[in-house]
Amino acid sequence: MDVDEIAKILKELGHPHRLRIFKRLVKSGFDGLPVGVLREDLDIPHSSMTHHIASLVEAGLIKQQREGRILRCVPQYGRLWDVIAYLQSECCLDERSSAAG
Amino acid sequence: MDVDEIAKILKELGHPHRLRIFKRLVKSGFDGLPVGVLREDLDIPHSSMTHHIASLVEAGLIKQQREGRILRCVPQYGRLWDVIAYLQSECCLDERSSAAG
DNA sequence: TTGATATTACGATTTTCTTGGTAATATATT
DNA sequence: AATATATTACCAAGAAAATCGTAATATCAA
Repeated sequence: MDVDEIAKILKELGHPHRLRIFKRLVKSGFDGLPVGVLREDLDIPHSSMTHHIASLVEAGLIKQQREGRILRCVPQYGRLWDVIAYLQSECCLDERSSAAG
Repeated sequence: MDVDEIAKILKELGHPHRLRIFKRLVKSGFDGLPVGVLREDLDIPHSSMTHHIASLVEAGLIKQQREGRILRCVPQYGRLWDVIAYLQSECCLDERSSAAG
């Protein structure tokens, strides 16, 4: 993944609502949560929530799957791992390696 | 650090210019680089660069120290480590722990 | 089909970000 | 002081993001 793609994901997570949404989903486990539950938990109005969810989907951080009336949001952990891996490899000078060598 | 603080840092890194700036600084080592060098390397106009640098400073991701005419930008690794640690602890379900137990 | 529930689309407003030119400031050199 | 270099301050315009009310759609249950 290139720097622009990473920046995009970081930007998505760089909003309090969206970071809370993602965090909440992750905490809920691999099955994720319905939009409605997120909405109630985090107390964000319908239409705002929709925008935030949509941009998280757009960035590949969550996926949605319909179950009848309910639309379940499922966190895409891999996407976050990619970002963490990038930050660690591209934006960290390992203290140990430079202290030891 | 709380979720809003983390979101703020993520947002700062969530811009291609700023992510490149930070990455470039990290790659350059613990001493950082002068604004002018960053500017030339990344080909960003003076005034835009100033804005981006200022917001990186504001978020604690870099510090600046004057050396005569030159203003050196020094990356604050710890700040990034905090974010990575947060993401790992709050936004990751460890695959191993759930696969193994 | 009626009524309830879950979610999104539309639309409009406000706020925040981004950009970059030009002028100003600070430092060094002579 | 005059000149060159490095960086920021100021300002204004345009672009993008955030907000959220209301209307619409989709699904289910009876």
